[in-house]
Amino acid sequence: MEILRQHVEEMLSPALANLGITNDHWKGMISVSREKQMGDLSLPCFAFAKQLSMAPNEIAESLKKALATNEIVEEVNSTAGYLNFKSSRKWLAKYVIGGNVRIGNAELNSANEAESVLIEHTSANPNGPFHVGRARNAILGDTLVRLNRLHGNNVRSEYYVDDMGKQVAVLAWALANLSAEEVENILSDREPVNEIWETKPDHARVRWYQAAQVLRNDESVKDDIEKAIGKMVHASENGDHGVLDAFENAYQPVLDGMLETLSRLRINFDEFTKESMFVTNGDVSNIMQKLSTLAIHGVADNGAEYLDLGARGLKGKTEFFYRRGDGSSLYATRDIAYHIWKYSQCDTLINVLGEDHKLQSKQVSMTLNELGYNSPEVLFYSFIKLPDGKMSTRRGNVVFMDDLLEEAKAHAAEVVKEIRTDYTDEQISHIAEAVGTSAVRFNIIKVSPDKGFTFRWEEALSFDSDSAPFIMYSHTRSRSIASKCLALGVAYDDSNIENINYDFSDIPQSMFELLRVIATHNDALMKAVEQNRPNLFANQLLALANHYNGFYRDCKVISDGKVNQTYLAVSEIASKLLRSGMIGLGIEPLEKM
RNA sequence: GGGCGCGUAGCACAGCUGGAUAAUGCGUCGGCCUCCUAAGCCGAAGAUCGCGGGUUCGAAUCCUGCCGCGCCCGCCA
Repeated sequence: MEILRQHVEEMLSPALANLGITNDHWKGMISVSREKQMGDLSLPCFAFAKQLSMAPNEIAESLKKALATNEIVEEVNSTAGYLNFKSSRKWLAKYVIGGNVRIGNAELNSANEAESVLIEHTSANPNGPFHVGRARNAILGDTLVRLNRLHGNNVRSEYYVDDMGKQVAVLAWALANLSAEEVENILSDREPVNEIWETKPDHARVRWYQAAQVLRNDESVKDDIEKAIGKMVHASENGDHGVLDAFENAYQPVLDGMLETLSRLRINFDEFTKESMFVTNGDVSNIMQKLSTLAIHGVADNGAEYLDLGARGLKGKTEFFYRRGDGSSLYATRDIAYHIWKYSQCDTLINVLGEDHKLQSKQVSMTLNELGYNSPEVLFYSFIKLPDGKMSTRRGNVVFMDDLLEEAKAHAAEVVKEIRTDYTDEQISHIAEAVGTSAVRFNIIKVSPDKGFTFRWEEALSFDSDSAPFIMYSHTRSRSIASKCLALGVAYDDSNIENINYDFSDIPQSMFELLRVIATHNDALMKAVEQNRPNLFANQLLALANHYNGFYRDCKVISDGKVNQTYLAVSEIASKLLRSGMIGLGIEPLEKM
């Protein structure tokens, strides 16, 4: 629709100048019409009233008289102080059918004019399986990766592996010091591991982690354990290779199990970067050295060092510590080193973080600014709660993503079995897997990230309406039509465009409503990518599916064994957009369902 | 106590760089399968946009005060 906007601006510019409006603030006021029957774009004329000493509806009316319609804008009307522009149906159809809407492909990076973007997401501590709350990060992050690719950016996705903190140390200590029997004794009051996951290492090893957390609260042993763990953490922070190797042996199988879960959700990473790298390669000490020369640098009584970010406008607690009294670095310090390294790889950085990291992220960002770097873009999300409270791996109060995916698949299989009695078990399983995983992803993507929500099984497993299966279903309809046309010997390709009859007198309005949604498709994608808000594009895809269904109702592509070329072209373009958009959201497009 | 965010029909959620009758889904009520997949479509009822003030020709949207909820306020990660 940007092209229509440009055209309308060109029409309006001289007419407004004649009235005495010479600046171009009005360009920002042109908006997509809310009253669809009035037009596509509208200019509210209220703001001109004072300057021109005229009533808004008079202004709109006189502008309307001054404007001539043309082959793009077929109608200009004025109502209630609004000047409305209605695009020509023929122009709209030619624009869309003529291939002016970029389809895109989320599976590929487009090389030309590509902005290079590095998206870091998930980066969960490798100490246990994903629960639904932690997975929100991965799903949002991966969707951002896909949407940026669809948009044409050159994207690299990264998982920052926390391979040296206390959490890994706890896991490593437990694996080295506790037997399986001891672990299960300590956890005897908790639910056992779901037997399906007994051999999946993230589920198996998290028991050691949880047992260690119990012992760390046990007065009789806690001091000794704390000492042992502290020693390991300290060694890791000093780059002790023996300890770092032991940590890796402890966490790598867990991480592999976690990644298996993500891969079922079609989430993959281009790179894994380990936190310890920045300690062992000297980056962290170089940065601490540089920070100590800054004007806002300060030293505490015990020798710990900080920046006073209050001097740069930070409110609340303003001291940001980057070095302990013993000279070692902190997590945030390493994160700064990581960011500087990321800037050496890409132009733009995007981080996906939980809302608990807001302050930390602000501090890192301000410190980067002090060192002459840009701030990364950050997508923050709120947590997913359970009806009875917060999810916590440590306390074992969680819904595991693995369990959710199993349930979702089982539920989808029930639905398919009921309505497609002729499908084989293999077909059903394939469809159910696609539907289940897509629905889980979509249910998380569609809500605005800054909104916290409560996880409820019945909602997570709901496939009606506002959901991935709704979109998948529309797409499947379009594939079914295409294959029927093929059976009749008619395939859609660009050459068909020549044969299309642009006399639209008998064509139902619903086709043009679909065309309008298609024409705004790339605008919606661009907005979602620029603002890092995947839910906006989720809405667009829902609207596209919805209008496709309206078109499907009114416009029969095949009638009396004959193919209508215009309808087929529209159906196929919608189909391609649905498909690429679904890939952009991580929804699996199916041929049949 | 301080900082940041959220509060929109019974439920869930969109709209938030100000503009026309606040969009959508679930749920409720009523209709549509001799016709390309009914996981669909059509229609009806349902909203003091948390509350109060302000700015404006115009506020769900901007400012401000209050209320409720979440997160943060380690020389933890």
